[in-house]
Amino acid sequence: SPLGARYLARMVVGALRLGIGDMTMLDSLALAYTGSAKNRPVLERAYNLTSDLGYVGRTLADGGLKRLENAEIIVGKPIRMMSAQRLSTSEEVIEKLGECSAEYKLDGERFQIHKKGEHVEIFSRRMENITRMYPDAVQMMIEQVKADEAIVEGEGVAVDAETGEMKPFQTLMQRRRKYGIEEMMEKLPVAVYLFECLYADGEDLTLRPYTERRRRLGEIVEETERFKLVRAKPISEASQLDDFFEEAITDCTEGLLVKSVADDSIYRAGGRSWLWVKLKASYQSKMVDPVDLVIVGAFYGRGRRAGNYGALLGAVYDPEEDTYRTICKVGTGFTDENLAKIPEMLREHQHEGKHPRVDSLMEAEVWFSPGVVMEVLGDELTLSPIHTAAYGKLRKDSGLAVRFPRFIRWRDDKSPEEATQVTEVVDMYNAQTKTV
DNA sequence: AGTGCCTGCCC
DNA sequence: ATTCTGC
DNA sequence: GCAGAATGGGCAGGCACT
Repeated sequence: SPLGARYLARMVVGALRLGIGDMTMLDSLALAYTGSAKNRPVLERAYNLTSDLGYVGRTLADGGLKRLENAEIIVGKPIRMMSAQRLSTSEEVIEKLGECSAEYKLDGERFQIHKKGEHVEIFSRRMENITRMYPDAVQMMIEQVKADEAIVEGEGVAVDAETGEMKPFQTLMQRRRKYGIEEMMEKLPVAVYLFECLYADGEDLTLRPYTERRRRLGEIVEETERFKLVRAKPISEASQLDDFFEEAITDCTEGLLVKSVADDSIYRAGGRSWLWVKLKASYQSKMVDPVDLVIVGAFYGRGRRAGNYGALLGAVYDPEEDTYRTICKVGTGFTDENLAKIPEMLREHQHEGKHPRVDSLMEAEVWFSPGVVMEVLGDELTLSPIHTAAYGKLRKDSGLAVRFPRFIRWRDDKSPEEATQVTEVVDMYNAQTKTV
Protein backbone atom coordinates (compact mmCIF):
# COMPACT_ATOMS: atom_id res chain seq x y z
CA SER A 1 0.00 0.00 0.00
CA PRO A 2 1.14 3.61 -0.50
CA LEU A 3 1.09 4.16 3.25
CA GLY A 4 3.14 1.04 3.87
CA ALA A 5 5.65 2.17 1.26
CA ARG A 6 5.96 5.47 3.08
CA TYR A 7 6.70 3.73 6.39
CA LEU A 8 9.35 1.56 4.76
CA ALA A 9 10.99 4.51 3.02
CA ARG A 10 11.08 6.48 6.22
CA MET A 11 12.70 3.64 8.12
CA VAL A 12 15.47 3.53 5.53
CA VAL A 13 16.16 7.26 5.62
CA GLY A 14 15.76 7.45 9.39
CA ALA A 15 12.73 9.73 9.26
CA LEU A 16 10.03 7.45 10.62
CA ARG A 17 7.82 9.08 13.21
CA LEU A 18 6.36 6.81 15.83
CA GLY A 19 3.92 9.08 17.60
CA ILE A 20 5.80 8.63 20.85
CA GLY A 21 7.05 11.82 22.45
CA ASP A 22 10.75 12.12 23.16
CA MET A 23 10.00 12.54 26.87
CA THR A 24 8.14 9.23 26.87
CA MET A 25 11.19 7.61 25.26
CA LEU A 26 13.39 9.00 28.03
CA ASP A 27 11.01 7.61 30.64
CA SER A 28 11.10 4.22 28.99
CA LEU A 29 14.89 4.19 28.72
CA ALA A 30 15.25 5.18 32.35
CA LEU A 31 12.88 2.44 33.39
CA ALA A 32 14.46 -0.18 31.15
CA TYR A 33 18.10 0.45 32.01
CA THR A 34 18.05 1.85 35.54
CA GLY A 35 14.91 0.25 36.86
CA SER A 36 13.34 3.57 37.78
CA ALA A 37 11.89 6.62 36.05
CA LYS A 38 13.40 8.63 38.92
CA ASN A 39 16.62 8.74 36.95
CA ARG A 40 14.98 10.51 34.05
CA PRO A 41 16.54 13.91 34.82
CA VAL A 42 19.97 12.48 34.07
CA LEU A 43 18.77 11.23 30.73
CA GLU A 44 16.97 14.47 30.08
CA ARG A 45 20.06 16.57 30.59
CA ALA A 46 22.07 14.34 28.27
CA TYR A 47 19.29 14.57 25.71
CA ASN A 48 18.97 18.32 26.00
CA LEU A 49 22.69 18.70 25.34
CA THR A 50 22.86 16.34 22.38
CA SER A 51 19.31 16.17 20.88
CA ASP A 52 20.08 12.54 20.20
CA LEU A 53 17.87 9.85 21.72
CA GLY A 54 20.01 7.18 20.06
CA TYR A 55 23.12 8.54 21.72
CA VAL A 56 21.39 8.69 25.11
CA GLY A 57 20.10 5.14 24.76
CA ARG A 58 23.39 3.73 23.56
CA THR A 59 25.45 5.47 26.22
CA LEU A 60 23.09 4.32 28.91
CA ALA A 61 23.08 0.75 27.62
CA ASP A 62 26.87 0.59 27.24
CA GLY A 63 28.10 2.66 30.15
CA GLY A 64 25.19 2.92 32.52
CA LEU A 65 23.93 5.96 34.39
CA LYS A 66 27.44 6.89 35.52
CA ARG A 67 28.62 7.56 32.01
CA LEU A 68 25.49 9.45 31.10
CA GLU A 69 25.97 11.72 34.09
CA ASN A 70 29.13 12.96 32.43
CA ALA A 71 27.38 13.82 29.20
CA GLU A 72 28.76 16.97 27.65
CA ILE A 73 28.10 19.38 24.85
CA ILE A 74 29.48 18.12 21.58
CA VAL A 75 30.25 20.80 19.03
CA GLY A 76 28.36 19.75 15.92
CA LYS A 77 25.47 18.17 17.80
CA PRO A 78 22.58 20.64 18.24
CA ILE A 79 21.65 21.68 21.78
CA ARG A 80 17.88 21.67 22.33
CA MET A 81 16.77 25.26 22.20
CA MET A 82 15.38 27.23 25.08
CA SER A 83 12.05 28.96 24.57
CA ALA A 84 10.20 31.75 26.32
CA GLN A 85 6.97 32.23 28.23
CA ARG A 86 4.54 35.02 27.30
CA LEU A 87 3.29 37.96 29.29
CA SER A 88 1.26 40.95 28.22
CA THR A 89 2.39 43.85 30.39
CA SER A 90 5.70 45.21 31.55
CA GLU A 91 4.48 45.18 35.17
CA GLU A 92 3.90 41.44 35.02
CA VAL A 93 7.32 40.93 33.48
CA ILE A 94 9.10 42.89 36.21
CA GLU A 95 7.11 41.11 38.89
CA LYS A 96 8.13 37.78 37.45
CA LEU A 97 11.75 38.48 36.55
CA GLY A 98 12.95 41.40 38.64
CA GLU A 99 16.25 42.64 37.23
CA CYS A 100 16.40 41.69 33.60
CA SER A 101 17.75 42.36 30.16
CA ALA A 102 15.44 43.09 27.24
CA GLU A 103 16.41 42.20 23.70
CA TYR A 104 14.80 43.16 20.40
CA LYS A 105 12.71 40.28 19.08
CA LEU A 106 13.30 40.11 15.35
CA ASP A 107 11.08 38.35 12.84
CA GLY A 108 13.39 35.84 11.24
CA GLU A 109 14.59 32.30 11.75
CA ARG A 110 16.37 31.10 14.84
CA PHE A 111 19.92 29.92 14.16
CA GLN A 112 22.10 27.83 16.45
CA ILE A 113 25.53 28.02 14.93
CA HIS A 114 28.35 25.63 15.75
CA LYS A 115 31.95 26.42 14.85
CA LYS A 116 34.93 24.12 15.09
CA GLY A 117 37.90 25.77 13.44
CA GLU A 118 36.80 26.47 9.87
CA HIS A 119 33.94 24.04 10.10
CA VAL A 120 30.50 25.55 10.67
CA GLU A 121 27.05 24.01 11.04
CA ILE A 122 23.75 25.84 11.46
CA PHE A 123 20.73 24.27 13.13
CA SER A 124 17.11 25.39 13.09
CA ARG A 125 14.71 25.46 16.01
CA ARG A 126 13.76 21.86 15.33
CA MET A 127 17.35 20.71 15.04
CA GLU A 128 17.35 20.58 11.27
CA ASN A 129 20.74 21.08 9.71
CA ILE A 130 20.22 24.17 7.57
CA THR A 131 23.88 24.95 6.93
CA ARG A 132 23.64 24.60 3.15
CA MET A 133 20.88 27.16 2.89
CA TYR A 134 22.91 29.98 4.39
CA PRO A 135 26.47 30.04 3.03
CA ASP A 136 26.70 33.75 3.82
CA ALA A 137 25.98 33.09 7.50
CA VAL A 138 28.60 30.33 7.52
CA GLN A 139 31.18 32.69 6.07
CA MET A 140 30.45 35.39 8.65
CA MET A 141 30.68 32.84 11.44
CA ILE A 142 34.15 31.80 10.28
CA GLU A 143 35.39 35.33 9.80
CA GLN A 144 33.81 37.13 12.72
CA VAL A 145 33.96 34.62 15.57
CA LYS A 146 37.33 34.68 17.18
CA ALA A 147 36.98 31.58 19.33
CA ASP A 148 38.24 28.41 17.70
CA GLU A 149 35.28 26.48 19.02
CA ALA A 150 31.93 28.13 19.69
CA ILE A 151 28.19 27.58 19.78
CA VAL A 152 26.14 30.75 19.46
CA GLU A 153 22.52 31.55 18.79
CA GLY A 154 20.96 34.37 16.85
CA GLU A 155 18.14 35.38 14.54
CA GLY A 156 18.73 35.14 10.83
CA VAL A 157 16.94 37.93 8.98
CA ALA A 158 16.77 38.65 5.26
CA VAL A 159 18.03 42.12 4.40
CA ASP A 160 17.98 44.29 1.30
CA ALA A 161 21.20 43.76 -0.66
CA GLU A 162 21.63 47.51 -1.26
CA THR A 163 20.12 49.32 1.71
CA GLY A 164 20.56 46.62 4.34
CA GLU A 165 17.06 47.15 5.66
CA MET A 166 15.31 44.18 7.19
CA LYS A 167 12.82 42.23 5.10
CA PRO A 168 9.72 40.47 6.43
CA PHE A 169 9.72 36.85 7.47
CA GLN A 170 8.04 35.73 4.25
CA THR A 171 11.03 37.01 2.33
CA LEU A 172 13.53 35.13 4.46
CA MET A 173 11.62 31.93 3.80
CA GLN A 174 12.66 32.15 0.16
CA ARG A 175 16.15 31.39 1.42
CA ARG A 176 15.08 28.00 2.79
CA ARG A 177 15.76 26.24 -0.45
CA LYS A 178 17.65 23.38 -2.03
CA TYR A 179 18.37 24.92 -5.43
CA GLY A 180 19.48 28.33 -6.61
CA ILE A 181 21.06 29.10 -3.25
CA GLU A 182 23.87 31.29 -4.61
CA GLU A 183 21.52 33.49 -6.67
CA MET A 184 19.17 33.99 -3.74
CA MET A 185 22.12 34.76 -1.49
CA GLU A 186 23.07 37.67 -3.77
CA LYS A 187 19.50 38.90 -3.96
CA LEU A 188 18.53 38.40 -0.34
CA PRO A 189 21.54 38.24 1.96
CA VAL A 190 20.97 37.33 5.61
CA ALA A 191 22.05 39.30 8.61
CA VAL A 192 22.59 37.44 11.89
CA TYR A 193 21.64 39.13 15.15
CA LEU A 194 23.29 37.16 17.93
CA PHE A 195 21.84 36.77 21.42
CA GLU A 196 23.38 33.73 23.09
CA CYS A 197 26.70 32.05 23.60
CA LEU A 198 26.32 28.45 24.79
CA TYR A 199 29.87 27.25 24.40
CA ALA A 200 33.24 28.81 23.80
CA ASP A 201 36.62 27.11 23.56
CA GLY A 202 35.93 24.10 25.73
CA GLU A 203 33.71 25.94 28.17
CA ASP A 204 30.05 24.94 28.62
CA LEU A 205 28.21 28.18 29.29
CA THR A 206 24.69 26.80 29.45
CA LEU A 207 24.79 26.63 33.25
CA ARG A 208 26.31 30.09 33.63
CA PRO A 209 24.10 33.16 34.19
CA TYR A 210 22.89 35.36 31.36
CA THR A 211 25.27 38.23 32.02
CA GLU A 212 28.26 35.97 31.70
CA ARG A 213 26.99 34.38 28.49
CA ARG A 214 26.30 37.76 26.95
CA ARG A 215 29.72 39.07 27.99
CA ARG A 216 31.40 36.02 26.47
CA LEU A 217 29.40 36.53 23.27
CA GLY A 218 30.70 40.06 23.04
CA GLU A 219 34.25 38.86 23.60
CA ILE A 220 34.34 36.28 20.84
CA VAL A 221 32.41 38.19 18.18
CA GLU A 222 33.91 40.88 16.02
CA GLU A 223 30.81 42.71 14.88
CA THR A 224 29.96 43.82 11.36
CA GLU A 225 26.86 45.39 9.85
CA ARG A 226 25.46 41.94 9.02
CA PHE A 227 26.76 39.94 11.98
CA LYS A 228 26.28 41.52 15.33
CA LEU A 229 24.81 41.25 18.80
CA VAL A 230 21.11 42.00 18.98
CA ARG A 231 20.14 45.30 20.59
CA ALA A 232 19.68 44.78 24.36
CA LYS A 233 19.14 46.95 27.39
CA PRO A 234 19.40 46.33 31.14
CA ILE A 235 16.01 46.88 32.78
CA SER A 236 15.04 47.24 36.43
CA GLU A 237 11.58 48.78 36.33
CA ALA A 238 8.39 48.62 34.32
CA SER A 239 8.61 52.14 32.94
CA GLN A 240 12.01 51.43 31.40
CA LEU A 241 10.61 48.32 29.85
CA ASP A 242 7.69 50.29 28.39
CA ASP A 243 10.06 52.81 26.87
CA PHE A 244 12.25 50.17 25.34
CA PHE A 245 9.21 48.32 24.06
CA GLU A 246 8.07 51.51 22.32
CA GLU A 247 11.46 51.74 20.67
CA ALA A 248 11.29 48.12 19.59
CA ILE A 249 7.90 48.67 17.96
CA THR A 250 9.05 51.90 16.31
CA ASP A 251 11.94 49.93 14.86
CA CYS A 252 9.42 47.49 13.38
CA THR A 253 10.46 44.50 15.46
CA GLU A 254 7.99 42.01 16.93
CA GLY A 255 8.61 43.30 20.43
CA LEU A 256 10.97 42.21 23.17
CA LEU A 257 12.42 39.06 24.62
CA VAL A 258 13.06 39.76 28.27
CA LYS A 259 15.64 37.63 30.07
CA SER A 260 16.35 37.22 33.75
CA VAL A 261 19.81 38.27 34.86
CA ALA A 262 19.57 36.53 38.25
CA ASP A 263 22.29 34.17 39.48
CA ASP A 264 20.23 31.21 38.35
CA SER A 265 19.58 32.62 34.87
CA ILE A 266 21.01 29.61 33.08
CA TYR A 267 20.30 28.58 29.50
CA ARG A 268 17.63 25.96 30.08
CA ALA A 269 18.24 23.72 27.09
CA GLY A 270 15.00 22.18 25.88
CA GLY A 271 12.91 24.13 28.35
CA ARG A 272 10.31 26.87 28.26
CA SER A 273 10.91 28.58 31.55
CA TRP A 274 10.13 31.87 33.19
CA LEU A 275 13.74 32.94 32.82
CA TRP A 276 12.73 34.24 29.40
CA VAL A 277 9.54 36.14 28.67
CA LYS A 278 8.17 37.29 25.33
CA LEU A 279 6.45 40.63 25.08
CA LYS A 280 4.61 41.36 21.83
CA ALA A 281 2.17 44.08 20.86
CA SER A 282 -0.55 41.56 20.09
CA TYR A 283 -0.51 40.26 23.68
CA GLN A 284 -1.78 43.62 24.83
CA SER A 285 -5.15 43.70 23.13
CA LYS A 286 -5.18 47.49 23.34
CA MET A 287 -2.20 47.74 21.03
CA VAL A 288 -3.48 45.71 18.10
CA ASP A 289 -6.86 46.10 16.43
CA PRO A 290 -8.86 42.91 16.26
CA VAL A 291 -11.01 42.28 13.20
CA ASP A 292 -14.63 41.17 13.06
CA LEU A 293 -14.93 38.38 10.56
CA VAL A 294 -17.96 36.77 8.97
CA ILE A 295 -17.98 32.98 9.10
CA VAL A 296 -18.45 31.72 5.54
CA GLY A 297 -17.13 28.17 5.83
CA ALA A 298 -15.79 25.48 8.14
CA PHE A 299 -13.47 22.48 8.27
CA TYR A 300 -13.94 19.29 10.26
CA GLY A 301 -11.72 18.77 13.29
CA ARG A 302 -9.34 15.88 13.98
CA GLY A 303 -8.23 14.10 17.15
CA ARG A 304 -9.84 15.72 20.14
CA ARG A 305 -11.82 17.93 17.77
CA ALA A 306 -13.25 14.97 15.87
CA GLY A 307 -17.00 15.26 15.43
CA ASN A 308 -16.89 19.03 15.57
CA TYR A 309 -15.47 21.78 13.44
CA GLY A 310 -11.72 22.26 13.75
CA ALA A 311 -11.50 25.63 12.05
CA LEU A 312 -13.76 28.33 10.64
CA LEU A 313 -13.24 30.31 7.46
CA GLY A 314 -13.39 34.05 8.11
CA ALA A 315 -14.15 36.84 5.65
CA VAL A 316 -14.23 40.62 5.52
CA TYR A 317 -17.00 42.61 3.84
CA ASP A 318 -16.66 44.33 0.50
CA PRO A 319 -19.59 46.81 0.30
CA GLU A 320 -18.75 47.83 -3.27
CA GLU A 321 -19.59 44.37 -4.57
CA ASP A 322 -21.70 43.30 -1.59
CA THR A 323 -19.35 40.33 -1.26
CA TYR A 324 -17.47 38.55 1.53
CA ARG A 325 -13.81 37.87 0.84
CA THR A 326 -11.78 35.38 2.87
CA ILE A 327 -8.87 36.56 5.01
CA CYS A 328 -7.98 33.55 7.22
CA LYS A 329 -9.08 30.37 8.89
CA VAL A 330 -9.43 30.45 12.65
CA GLY A 331 -8.73 27.31 14.65
CA THR A 332 -7.38 28.41 17.99
CA GLY A 333 -8.69 30.43 20.88
CA PHE A 334 -11.83 28.31 21.31
CA THR A 335 -12.50 26.73 24.67
CA ASP A 336 -14.09 23.29 24.60
CA GLU A 337 -17.24 24.96 25.78
CA ASN A 338 -17.64 27.53 23.02
CA LEU A 339 -16.36 25.06 20.43
CA ALA A 340 -19.22 22.76 21.34
CA LYS A 341 -21.74 25.49 20.55
CA ILE A 342 -20.48 26.24 17.07
CA PRO A 343 -22.45 23.67 15.03
CA GLU A 344 -25.72 24.81 16.55
CA MET A 345 -24.92 28.48 15.99
CA LEU A 346 -24.14 27.89 12.35
CA ARG A 347 -26.73 25.29 11.44
CA GLU A 348 -29.34 27.76 10.25
CA HIS A 349 -26.79 29.39 7.95
CA GLN A 350 -25.54 26.19 6.38
CA HIS A 351 -25.55 26.50 2.61
CA GLU A 352 -25.25 23.93 -0.13
CA GLY A 353 -21.99 24.82 -1.87
CA LYS A 354 -20.32 28.20 -1.72
CA HIS A 355 -22.73 31.07 -1.16
CA PRO A 356 -22.96 33.40 -4.20
CA ARG A 357 -21.84 36.41 -2.19
CA VAL A 358 -18.71 34.64 -0.92
CA ASP A 359 -15.42 35.04 -2.77
CA SER A 360 -13.03 32.24 -1.87
CA LEU A 361 -10.16 30.41 -3.55
CA MET A 362 -10.27 27.90 -0.74
CA GLU A 363 -12.65 24.95 -0.75
CA ALA A 364 -14.39 24.73 2.62
CA GLU A 365 -15.81 21.42 3.81
CA VAL A 366 -19.02 23.13 4.94
CA TRP A 367 -20.27 26.44 3.56
CA PHE A 368 -22.42 29.06 5.26
CA SER A 369 -24.39 32.06 4.17
CA PRO A 370 -23.00 35.23 5.79
CA GLY A 371 -24.59 35.54 9.22
CA VAL A 372 -22.37 34.89 12.22
CA VAL A 373 -19.60 37.34 13.15
CA MET A 374 -16.57 36.59 15.32
CA GLU A 375 -13.82 38.80 16.72
CA VAL A 376 -10.37 37.63 15.68
CA LEU A 377 -7.00 38.86 16.84
CA GLY A 378 -3.86 38.56 14.77
CA ASP A 379 -0.28 39.80 14.91
CA GLU A 380 -0.26 41.44 11.50
CA LEU A 381 -1.54 41.23 7.96
CA THR A 382 0.46 39.54 5.25
CA LEU A 383 0.14 39.32 1.49
CA SER A 384 -1.57 36.07 0.67
CA PRO A 385 -1.75 33.87 -2.40
CA ILE A 386 -4.79 31.98 -1.08
CA HIS A 387 -7.08 34.56 0.51
CA THR A 388 -9.21 36.96 -1.48
CA ALA A 389 -9.53 40.00 0.81
CA ALA A 390 -8.24 43.01 -1.15
CA TYR A 391 -7.21 40.65 -3.94
CA GLY A 392 -5.15 42.49 -6.54
CA LYS A 393 -5.47 45.77 -4.67
CA LEU A 394 -1.98 45.76 -3.13
CA ARG A 395 -0.30 43.35 -5.46
CA LYS A 396 -1.28 41.32 -8.49
CA ASP A 397 -2.49 37.81 -7.59
CA SER A 398 -2.31 38.54 -3.85
CA GLY A 399 -4.91 39.11 -1.20
CA LEU A 400 -4.44 39.75 2.49
CA ALA A 401 -4.27 37.25 5.34
CA VAL A 402 -4.15 37.51 9.12
CA ARG A 403 -0.96 36.13 10.65
CA PHE A 404 -1.47 34.02 13.80
CA PRO A 405 -5.25 34.38 13.91
CA ARG A 406 -7.03 33.46 17.15
CA PHE A 407 -10.67 33.54 18.15
CA ILE A 408 -11.50 36.12 20.80
CA ARG A 409 -15.31 36.15 21.10
CA TRP A 410 -18.61 36.08 19.26
CA ARG A 411 -20.04 39.34 17.99
CA ASP A 412 -23.76 38.61 18.23
CA ASP A 413 -24.25 42.35 18.24
CA LYS A 414 -22.93 42.68 14.69
CA SER A 415 -24.57 41.86 11.41
CA PRO A 416 -22.34 40.63 8.57
CA GLU A 417 -22.56 44.05 6.91
CA GLU A 418 -21.07 45.52 10.07
CA ALA A 419 -18.03 43.27 9.93
CA THR A 420 -14.58 44.64 9.15
CA GLN A 421 -14.41 45.90 5.56
CA VAL A 422 -11.86 45.41 2.81
CA THR A 423 -10.84 49.07 2.87
CA GLU A 424 -10.12 48.83 6.58
CA VAL A 425 -7.73 45.91 6.24
CA VAL A 426 -6.02 47.65 3.34
CA ASP A 427 -5.47 50.67 5.59
CA MET A 428 -4.25 48.42 8.39
CA TYR A 429 -1.81 46.75 6.03
CA ASN A 430 -0.47 50.08 4.80
CA ALA A 431 -0.09 51.31 8.36
CA GLN A 432 2.27 48.45 9.15
CA THR A 433 5.08 50.15 7.21
CA LYS A 434 7.28 47.13 6.81
CA THR A 435 10.49 49.08 6.43
CA VAL A 436 13.01 48.83 9.23
C1' DA B 1 6.67 22.33 -19.72
C1' DG B 2 3.10 23.77 -16.86
C1' DT B 3 -0.45 23.13 -13.08
C1' DG B 4 -2.26 21.61 -8.84
C1' DC B 5 -1.99 19.26 -4.64
C1' DC B 6 0.45 17.55 -0.60
C1' DT B 7 4.16 17.60 2.84
C1' DG B 8 7.52 19.42 5.94
C1' DC B 9 9.30 23.09 8.07
C1' DC B 10 9.67 28.09 9.43
C1' DC B 11 7.06 31.43 12.11
C1' DA C 1 3.24 30.57 15.77
C1' DT C 2 -1.40 30.80 19.76
C1' DT C 3 -4.33 28.80 22.86
C1' DC C 4 -6.55 25.55 25.88
C1' DT C 5 -6.55 21.45 28.95
C1' DG C 6 -5.13 17.62 31.69
C1' DC C 7 -1.72 16.09 34.81
C1' DG D 1 3.76 25.10 35.84
C1' DC D 2 4.52 22.23 32.17
C1' DA D 3 3.76 19.17 28.27
C1' DG D 4 0.76 17.88 24.72
C1' DA D 5 -2.59 18.56 21.35
C1' DA D 6 -5.60 21.20 18.75
C1' DT D 7 -5.21 24.85 15.29
C1' DG D 8 -3.20 29.30 11.83
C1' DG D 9 -0.19 31.58 7.05
C1' DG D 10 3.16 30.63 3.76
C1' DC D 11 7.49 29.13 1.58
C1' DA D 12 10.10 25.42 -1.39
C1' DG D 13 10.01 21.05 -3.34
C1' DG D 14 8.22 16.49 -4.82
C1' DC D 15 4.99 14.04 -7.49
C1' DA D 16 0.97 13.04 -10.29
C1' DC D 17 -1.43 14.62 -13.92
C1' DT D 18 -2.35 17.34 -18.12
